[in-house]
Amino acid sequence: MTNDRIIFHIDVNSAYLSWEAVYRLQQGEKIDLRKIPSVVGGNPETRHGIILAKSIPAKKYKIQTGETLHNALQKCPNLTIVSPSYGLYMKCSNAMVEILKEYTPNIQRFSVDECFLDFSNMENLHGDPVELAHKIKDRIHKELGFTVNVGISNNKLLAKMASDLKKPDMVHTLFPHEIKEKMWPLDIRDLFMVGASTERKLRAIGINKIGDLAQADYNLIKYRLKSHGDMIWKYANGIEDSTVRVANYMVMKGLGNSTTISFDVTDRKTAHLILLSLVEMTAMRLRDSENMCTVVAVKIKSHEFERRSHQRKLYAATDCTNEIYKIVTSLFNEAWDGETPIRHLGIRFSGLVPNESYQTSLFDDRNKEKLRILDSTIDDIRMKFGSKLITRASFINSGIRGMTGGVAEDYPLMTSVL
DNA sequence: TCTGGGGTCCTAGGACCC
DNA sequence: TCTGGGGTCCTAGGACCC
Repeated sequence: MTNDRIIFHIDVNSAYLSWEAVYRLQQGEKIDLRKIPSVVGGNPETRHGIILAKSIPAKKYKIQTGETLHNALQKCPNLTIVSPSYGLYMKCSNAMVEILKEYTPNIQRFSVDECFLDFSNMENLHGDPVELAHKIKDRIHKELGFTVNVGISNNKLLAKMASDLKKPDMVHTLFPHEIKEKMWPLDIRDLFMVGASTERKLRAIGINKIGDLAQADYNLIKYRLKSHGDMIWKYANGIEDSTVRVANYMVMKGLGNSTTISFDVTDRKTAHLILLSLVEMTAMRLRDSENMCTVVAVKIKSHEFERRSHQRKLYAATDCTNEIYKIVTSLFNEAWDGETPIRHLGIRFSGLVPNESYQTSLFDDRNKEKLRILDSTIDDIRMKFGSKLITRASFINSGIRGMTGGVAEDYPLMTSVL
């Protein structure tokens, strides 16, 4: 049964960069960013100076996603840099999905620029999968102006590995009988879920190619790398059987926001203000998701990139901004020594429970009910008119935004779990 | 004039219970 | 007084993805 599945993985080529390029051409710009060394990147002055996406010509200079702009400029001094515009990317992503929906409702959005499609048992409707893939790919290019890669196989892992083979604007198959020829010669780092740390461990035992891992002793890999070893060994052999999850079958486990501050924070008052602005945003998102949380966590990254986290399980679930803020500040005060300069602050809520199950306990004071009404009233106004309309007095003239963070709406982020 | 932000999952170790 | 062992829950930290 599983061998009969037909899974597509669609991956937008240099997504952010392609989308910027198309948009700018539409605006009458003459230069196509895709054809020159260019990147989408943040602003180094606010300490957000990393590469988010690169053009293929930029790749020729060995510029890599995630590296600093400073670094990239040394490799290529005439590099063109553009700022990200996430709203645009969401629109482009949605437009692509609208086209895909015409072919099948079985779509899993894996990220802004990646989708899995299940075409199992649809040969009568669509004919040959490779021809279908070309049709979809060419239609996206023609109607939306950007190119995609399509990977075809009978599970999600192989389809994803296939779409990654040669770029851009290509269709690849990677069926089980092709693994040996197409996937095993690739570097170990190219395997999904093999990151820097796993790469190090594998190379240390002489495993450098995906084929080396596939043919290594399963028990040895499992012993050394535990459950992760079990998974990647199976991946290297093309073994994977997760389903294409349509819509929101995957329940959200937690949500958070964090920010790298443009200066080092050295006083408690400023830190608390930044935490408040994070709580304002994250608590609103929590309520919007119709959840309450039972665990609150605070993360601190120092000027030297040392990380520290502190979390607390609550006696009762909450979604109240003020209540959460009190917990967050107390966690922060316990975790921070009062001296180490702070570069980055983050908060995270987990242990989510649906808020419909919420019942006022006997110990709850009436104030709490009032605060809930206040929170929801403010949420309504902010959603309608924007977050700047209502700002706490403490932020005025502080130089700190009243709300920090947020998340692109309308699509689930489900990265790293197939 | 370095090094983002949104997620999920796993593991180790300690506390506590029987 | 010479000290087991199974289980659960919690926290901190790390690894991975896009």
